[in-house]
Amino acid sequence: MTDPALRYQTMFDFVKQRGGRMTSHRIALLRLLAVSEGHPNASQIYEQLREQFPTISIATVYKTLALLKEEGQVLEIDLHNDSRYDGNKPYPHPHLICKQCGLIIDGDAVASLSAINQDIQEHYQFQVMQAQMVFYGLCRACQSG
Amino acid sequence: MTDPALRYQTMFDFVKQRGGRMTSHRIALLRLLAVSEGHPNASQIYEQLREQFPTISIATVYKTLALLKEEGQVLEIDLHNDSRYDGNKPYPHPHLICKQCGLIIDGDAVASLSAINQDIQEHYQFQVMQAQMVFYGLCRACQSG
DNA sequence: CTACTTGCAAAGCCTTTGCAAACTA
DNA sequence: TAGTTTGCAAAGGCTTTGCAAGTAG
Repeated sequence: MTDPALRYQTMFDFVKQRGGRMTSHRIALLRLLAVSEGHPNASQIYEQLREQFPTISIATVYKTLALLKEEGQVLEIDLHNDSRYDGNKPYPHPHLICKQCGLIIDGDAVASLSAINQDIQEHYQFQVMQAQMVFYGLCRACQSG
Repeated sequence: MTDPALRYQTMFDFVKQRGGRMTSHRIALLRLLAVSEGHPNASQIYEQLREQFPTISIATVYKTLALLKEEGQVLEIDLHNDSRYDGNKPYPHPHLICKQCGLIIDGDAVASLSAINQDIQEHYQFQVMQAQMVFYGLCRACQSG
């Protein structure tokens, strides 16, 4: 996994380079994303920030997430009627979602990923730029039950 | 690709087996899905059916799609703020989406798919039940431009 | 005849937008 | 000070729901 301090600094730099300004709310949001190993949605981020900044608005959360997405510093995962955000690992990687307990596992140790990209290139002459892979099933713990 | 007549019959049977009734609107929707090689969203299906049935409501489209989804006879593809439906190939398969022209290619010829499932099983002891793989990039035609 | 399906309109969610006030650099 | 960001509230888009009327079997 990535070093939170480094991730924070990287995101910070991207915002500054683009002429963006650092407000206290933004700093907190960047920190939260850098540290989080989960996959929160906008509403969860909002609730968490609200503990420290009771006046923050969810529009601010969306606007900042959009900014980071544009810079490629946050990965958006499109689930059914629910967008999750990964600021810790902004590069494309599979996600394994347990249908029973809802756990989301980062599947970045899947080895055959590059094989897929190559398959697609060869079979379809399609040039892959981004990918979104979501696998639904049962996590290890839930298989026993 | 699948035989439209067979697909229609299969969907028909699933609806009947579950105690569902066949209305003229439903028949038309099933036919449309069985024949379509594209990946329409609910609104597009609605517009198409409306040519033949001007009084049909989009709620009916959603309700019928939900029914078919439950029976595993339609695959829903979650894009950002847009759900597409594949009634022709209801089994999980990758989709290649061109960022330039919007073309959606069925990537069911990708060979390394089973390798991924096995990787996931071995690395994470995660039992895959469904998958949703979307690759964004440039189709063959758009790479030239 | 009974149970399922329909259309309508309203409501629900999540997300985006417009704008004046507040704030960063 | 200039230009960006904020919060609010309203609007948007897609999807779901409740219910009385209509229809398949």
